[in-house]
Amino acid sequence: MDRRQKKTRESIFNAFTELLSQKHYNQITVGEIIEKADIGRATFYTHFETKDFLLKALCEELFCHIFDATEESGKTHRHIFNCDAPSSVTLHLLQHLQKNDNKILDLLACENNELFLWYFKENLKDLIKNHPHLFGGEKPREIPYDYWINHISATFVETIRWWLHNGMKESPQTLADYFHIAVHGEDKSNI
Amino acid sequence: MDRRQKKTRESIFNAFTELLSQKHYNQITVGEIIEKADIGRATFYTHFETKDFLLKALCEELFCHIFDATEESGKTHRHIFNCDAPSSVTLHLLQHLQKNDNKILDLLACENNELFLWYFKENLKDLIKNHPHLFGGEKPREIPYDYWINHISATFVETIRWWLHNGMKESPQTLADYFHIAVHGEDKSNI
DNA sequence: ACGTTACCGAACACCCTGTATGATAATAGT
DNA sequence: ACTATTATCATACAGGGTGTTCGGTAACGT
Repeated sequence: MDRRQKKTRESIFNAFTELLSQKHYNQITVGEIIEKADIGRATFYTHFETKDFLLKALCEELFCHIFDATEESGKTHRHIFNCDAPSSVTLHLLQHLQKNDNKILDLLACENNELFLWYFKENLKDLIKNHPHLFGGEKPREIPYDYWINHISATFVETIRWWLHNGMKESPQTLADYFHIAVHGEDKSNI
Repeated sequence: MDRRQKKTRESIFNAFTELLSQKHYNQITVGEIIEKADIGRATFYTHFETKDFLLKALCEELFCHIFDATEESGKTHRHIFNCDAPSSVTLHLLQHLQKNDNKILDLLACENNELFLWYFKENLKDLIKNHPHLFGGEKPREIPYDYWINHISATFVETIRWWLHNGMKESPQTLADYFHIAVHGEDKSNI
């Protein structure tokens, strides 16, 4: 790929991400993006059809890349975010979120977090489906599989949302504990 | 209040609700609203500062009104949605959703459901805080109160979301069971 | 019946979008 | 090193949405 293309694409993403941390998606104009990215108007539109496509591309580049990495490697959960600490997947994810790897935290915490949390949840669902044991829980007999998957991933996303909203005071370990208690009930210290 | 005001306000809400069921919020223009509502442009702006304020007003008029009703009456949970069937609050809510009382279902099922589900969740939180016994659960010792409240209301909203997404095949009773199992664990038939 | 108030419709300035143009400069291939 | 290709730029443009202003008209409450 042409060096120029990479550079402009990068600068568009950077400008967009920075603007997202400042104001709501709806209030960001293409004019602002190209000004901050310091590129020509026509150039923007050769890269992205509309602002919506830019958002979609950003989400895909971030989340898909991250979660795909977990599938590629053999020792699956040990390689999320290219890390190999020996602990649970949920703890892993939370630890890397706290470190703000890939600047994901910036997006999850911004005013538009609904969009990113949605993407996060969708990727999470796939991860759970492919590796149910990683989340250490067993589905109750009486409820459907889809409902259970949705419940687990939603609970995890809500845990993150609660964490962000409360200033991220708690440690990743504490959060992971909360999550497990919420999903699997009290006193499951054997997880 | 002036009859005319009520009428135009009503027709704006109706036009807006109808449009929301057809297309995404972002793609709805003020021009479309005033055309469908059959009112003058200036009139719209005397009622609502912007489209966003219209959305906010719609949400408040719907959800706040509904949930407030549960607080006003003495026999609290028996009067949600002005109904008095003798069963749990969650079952109640689901039953009335299925009946599409107050056309809430139209909004929860539309493309913009994030917004409405958010409002729904916020009102749900207050309801749970004020009447924790209505949801029949007890907070595990190790997790914070706020986290627990958020978890319950989020799980309920996710249950509704899952229901909508799957065509609402299940009965309200079944849904209520799923919800209770998800929140309180398996085999809690005593609820 | 009277003063008030809401509505109308038309026009307006402003901003944003998405596209088109020709010129310029960086790139990739030979 | 030369050339064809390709990405970028600045500018301009049409189309459409926003929010406001205005004087005139009709409905309202008392």
